[in-house]
Amino acid sequence: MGTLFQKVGHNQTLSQRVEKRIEDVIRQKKILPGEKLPTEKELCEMFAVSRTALREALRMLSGRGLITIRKGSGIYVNDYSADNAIKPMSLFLELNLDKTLIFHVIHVRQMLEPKLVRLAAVNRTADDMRAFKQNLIKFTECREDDYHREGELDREFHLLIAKASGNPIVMVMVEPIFQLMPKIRTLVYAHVDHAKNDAVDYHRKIIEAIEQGDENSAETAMIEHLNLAEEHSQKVLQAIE
Amino acid sequence: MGTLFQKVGHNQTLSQRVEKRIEDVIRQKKILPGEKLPTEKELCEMFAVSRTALREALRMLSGRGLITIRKGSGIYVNDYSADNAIKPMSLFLELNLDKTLIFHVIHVRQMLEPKLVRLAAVNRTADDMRAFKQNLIKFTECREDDYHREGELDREFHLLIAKASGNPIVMVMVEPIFQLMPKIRTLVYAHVDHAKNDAVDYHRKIIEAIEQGDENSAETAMIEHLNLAEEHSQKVLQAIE
DNA sequence: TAATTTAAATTTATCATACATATTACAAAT
DNA sequence: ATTTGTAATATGTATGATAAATTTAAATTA
Repeated sequence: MGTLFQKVGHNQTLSQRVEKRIEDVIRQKKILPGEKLPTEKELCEMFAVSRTALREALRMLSGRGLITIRKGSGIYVNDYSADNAIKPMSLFLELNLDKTLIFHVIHVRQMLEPKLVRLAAVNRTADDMRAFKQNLIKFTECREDDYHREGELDREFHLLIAKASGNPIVMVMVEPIFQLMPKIRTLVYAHVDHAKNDAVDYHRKIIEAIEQGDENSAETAMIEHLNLAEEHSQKVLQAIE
Repeated sequence: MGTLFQKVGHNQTLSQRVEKRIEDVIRQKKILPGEKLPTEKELCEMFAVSRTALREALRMLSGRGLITIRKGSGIYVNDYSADNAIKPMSLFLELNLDKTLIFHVIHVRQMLEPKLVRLAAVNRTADDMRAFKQNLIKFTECREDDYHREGELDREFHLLIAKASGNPIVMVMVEPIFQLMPKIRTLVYAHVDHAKNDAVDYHRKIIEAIEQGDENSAETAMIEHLNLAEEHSQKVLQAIE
């Protein structure tokens, strides 16, 4: 064909172009979180589009978490929270989760968590310690066959470590990974005996080491904990095949 | 007020409830990527809502990347790509980027990248090596004062390492972090001399070590590279205050 | 005067209808 | 068999109307 005749006109819809314009204003912080956008009527006049097109643009932005629309009140710029970043990442992992991905998940955790417990052992606060202990009690008392709750508590434990490490970025990055744990755990427990008791013991060891500020012991216990998790996953894989 | 009388009815809008219903169908994989949803008309009848409400629900879903709406054709379920997860995470970091966050970014990189180069040194393919070398050439030849392009090439280099490591999850997780690099770099170069030359040297060392499969040298060079980056950030911080 | 209630104005939510435009399917012509 | 024209289908946009939540300000009450 060559490039003699190139495409004419726009391929984006009107509402998409409006979306982009408003998004740019927000990204450039010309309107700050908490502040109001002009009303629908005003925005329609400014962009010279119908309410239909404008509202669809607003819906796209609210679907992505950039704005909140309050009936009778107005359109507000959101404080773009960590949740807006965590949820799509979780969804991505969830929709693509398969046998292969389970191993990649563990490998990522093996990269990060040993470092994280070291940081946690140094930076943990009194609040962190209380949360750890409460989590351990709940985990111990949890019914052996309540896989889902165990997965939740396991997830909480590892998330608490990320939180105690004091690095906010890591927290946001690992949360989607930890959210897979209940699903993975359901798989593992169906094929591995005593998995829970092992986990409880390691959690206790790690918590004690963190409380004493013993980085090395904490790291060692975490490494063993994750190696065991890797072994368990291998058993699942063998059982399935 | 107490909790004697709680709110009655739904606080979600109609379009939000429709969105949720369609989202559930997609999450449960009752309709697979590439497949068509019923037409607007049919969906309106199924949910018993107007086109307005339905379309706003569809817009929210398309804004989040779950569906694509093609004029004259229909509504299609998307393959939920890594991009849908990466973009919100990038936006989150971008909107919250400040002096404190710059250090957290470097600390996360110090946790991950030494491990990643080790993996890259083992798993890298011939294609990876070609990409590394091409990147190094471009980086070397890049004009000293073209901060933005340097930032882009630096970002590409570190992303190539993540890719060469062979772990798809890490790739998705680190990309939002690396996307901050051009912005951070602009800050650093304004306050630190010779920053680029240092970077080029380390990149070369790392590439050579990866090519030779020398995990230890690669790791060492990466650690030094990142420590230097940390120092540079400290200088920026001091200069600003 | 201060607090509360009431009423009016504002703003978003939803619906219904109409027309525009892109795509698809199929018949007709070459 | 390929291309062209035409009708049917599906989404995009506009307009007008009504409903419901919120805000604002006036009116009332203590």
